[in-house]
Amino acid sequence: MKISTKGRYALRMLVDLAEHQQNGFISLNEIAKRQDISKKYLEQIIPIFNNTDVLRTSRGPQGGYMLAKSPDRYTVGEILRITEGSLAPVDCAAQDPVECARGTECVMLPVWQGLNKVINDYLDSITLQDILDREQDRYANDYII
Amino acid sequence: MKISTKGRYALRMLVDLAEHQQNGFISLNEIAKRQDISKKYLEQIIPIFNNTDVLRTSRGPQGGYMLAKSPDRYTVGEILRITEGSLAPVDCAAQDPVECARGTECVMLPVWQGLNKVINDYLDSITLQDILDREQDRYANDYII
DNA sequence: CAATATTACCATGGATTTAATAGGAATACA
DNA sequence: TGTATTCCTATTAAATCCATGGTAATATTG
Repeated sequence: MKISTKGRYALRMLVDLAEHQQNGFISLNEIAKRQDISKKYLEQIIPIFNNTDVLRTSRGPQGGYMLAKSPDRYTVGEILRITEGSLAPVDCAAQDPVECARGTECVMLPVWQGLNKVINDYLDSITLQDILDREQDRYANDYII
Repeated sequence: MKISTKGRYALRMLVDLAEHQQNGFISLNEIAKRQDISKKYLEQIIPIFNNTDVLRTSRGPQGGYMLAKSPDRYTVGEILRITEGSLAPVDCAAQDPVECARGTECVMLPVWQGLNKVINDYLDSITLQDILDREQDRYANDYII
């Protein structure tokens, strides 16, 4: 019942891009160093976002990545559903359910459907902007103290 | 972000035992057939419950397993935490957190802690008895129609 | 305009975990 | 003593995570 490194690294990468929005294209090298994540592994995570209107890309010197939309238009749930494939805790409770032999008779199915709902509802309630704001709040509090 | 087969099979096994409480010890053969789960794999799942006051065991002919408590005294969350090790979606949000280099500075930590809470709260709100009751309700409705 | 350096992109492989399958030893009842 | 059962220990097959090495595109510089 773990979020994979793919999803966690992808989120940290997108938050990093959001924090440095004003700097234009950001290279993977920069992100990998700042976040202490293998650059080579990040390279494998990025293609997952192809054709999803998440990232903009530029190759060559001064190239890199930037967010395609403003941070308040990404939810954590949306990002994780892309990287993880689905957030459903079991395949039979997914949006596009994989039915098992027991079908709708399964005593556990309602439990899993309920779990799927609380997970997705929670993660869809948080945007990248919320994460930036919370960070900013903490920083402000530290400053006051 | 999946519940492993260990947890899913364990739950179905315990629900099966709850459904047949009145029959005394139930053999793995019976459960495996009824639930269409590999008996050999179930044998490996059971020892996870050693020293947890979940099951009672009897070897030899007429042996098998039975619940150690009444079904309303097991929550789904409790069972899954035993089989899965922890339900925390990331290790840093677990009860006994594995700290990472970023420690409490991590911008994602509050998100994961919140997710951990909604998952555990939901799963702790459901007991084995609830699952039996819901099954009974559905059966009753079918009968009326 | 050509060379070069910088960047994204692509394919493969190894280590570790998960999900089973398999064989047999220990135990207890009849 | 025989047999039904739990218990224990490999072995295998697939997926996941991450590292390595090489290729292609492009902005800058001379």
